[in-house]
Amino acid sequence: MSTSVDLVYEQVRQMAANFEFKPAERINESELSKQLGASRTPLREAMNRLTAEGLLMFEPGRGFFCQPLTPELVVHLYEIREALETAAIRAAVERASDDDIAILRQFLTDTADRYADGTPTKEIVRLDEEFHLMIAGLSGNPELVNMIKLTYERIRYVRWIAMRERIDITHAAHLHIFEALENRDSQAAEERMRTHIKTHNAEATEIVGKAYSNLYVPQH
Amino acid sequence: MSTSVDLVYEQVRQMAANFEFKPAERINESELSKQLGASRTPLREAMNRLTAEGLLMFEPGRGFFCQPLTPELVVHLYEIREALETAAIRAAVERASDDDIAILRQFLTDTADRYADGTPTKEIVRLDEEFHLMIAGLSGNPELVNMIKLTYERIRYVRWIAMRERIDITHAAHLHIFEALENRDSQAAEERMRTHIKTHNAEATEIVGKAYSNLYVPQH
DNA sequence: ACCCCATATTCTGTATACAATTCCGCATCC
DNA sequence: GGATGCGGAATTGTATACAGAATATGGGGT
Repeated sequence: MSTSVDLVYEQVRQMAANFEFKPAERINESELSKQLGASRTPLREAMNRLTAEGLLMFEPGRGFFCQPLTPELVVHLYEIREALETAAIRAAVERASDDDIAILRQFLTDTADRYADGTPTKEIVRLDEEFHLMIAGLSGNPELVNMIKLTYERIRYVRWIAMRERIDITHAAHLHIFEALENRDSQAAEERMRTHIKTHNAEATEIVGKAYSNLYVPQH
Repeated sequence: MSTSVDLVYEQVRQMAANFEFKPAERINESELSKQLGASRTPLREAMNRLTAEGLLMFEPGRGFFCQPLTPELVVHLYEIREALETAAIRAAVERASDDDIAILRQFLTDTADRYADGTPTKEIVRLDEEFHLMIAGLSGNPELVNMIKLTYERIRYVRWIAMRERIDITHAAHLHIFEALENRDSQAAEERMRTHIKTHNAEATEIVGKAYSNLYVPQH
């Protein structure tokens, strides 16, 4: 039941996923531990986990740093998403039961309105992730689900930015993907998923690229 | 900086990857830390990292456990390998320079004999991993390379077992894959890689399933 | 024999202390 | 002016102590 490390872990994870640290910022352990109301020992344990998950960096003797999101990293993580999620949906087409598919359809109809009624973007991103993770779950491969989750953590912030301009068409894209799954059309499902992710990749990369060029405008 | 954590980390990683812990065994921190000549603090930091990487399990209040390799887990990890490595070789076909390809060919010719001259299996597995990671590297996606590496860590022991009966045909399979890459034939490269990994998946799973209890006898 | 509960023991979870290292400002030198 | 070296302060790395939870132990009741 003891949980100080888990609490700290969740808090720091949130902070990292929501980019409350400045990119490449060095994280002061004493300060952060005070802020979180724990000592350095559990904090360091949590940060070690997060480093292994790719949310932080670590340099021996210098400490922990925020892992900056560069345009290259975004491209790379979206490529990984594409690989993992196309594999997942292929497996899902093979392995999902009709009941599973019915549940997924229910989820889509239940949440359809949310994409148009001014629900906060943060919540939309959550629904979006949930849909993708439900499909991943139908692959029957929990390790795969876990890897996809970890990848999401690392790009959640940029997805949040990108989603603000995409909310309207996201649900349609999901429905399109779902229908291929429902028809047990493996090739279509994979291809639609790939296209979906590639589209978001392009947008997210553009956004991060813009943010970067804004940061580095030379001053005269 | 001497970094006891990194030393301990590497040692425990080796122990986990080589299955020197019994499956699902609870790991006694004090004992292991004495054995490794460090205190519990760096040991726990290392084990937290390894837990995030999937080599160990953690239960709050109960400590760290060896993550057992079940047949299901092997299937799942090979599916992930398949997804990641087919994506990697597709990217490699697009992005590798002619020089990169020449280096890869050199590697294959340099190491060809090793697969037939009684080189220890452990070394063959290393060469096998190196070939696959070179291709992954040509994808230009270091995050992808890293995920593939982590997946290898988790199945290295079973690959070692499986490889003992496969050494002769492995090099031929690699050459076959390489030639598709050399010809810039994306579809053939992907399909050959997929078949290669699927074959190993089937074998590895069979081995783990058959000899589940015998798998964990200490090796020499 | 078996189960249950109280107690003892072991082990984990966290705080803290201190050593080792890096960082930073400042003076010095070229 | 820029590079270099040298304290001193700040920060990380690791050991250790101790509280509390989990587990093992043992005895008494059924």
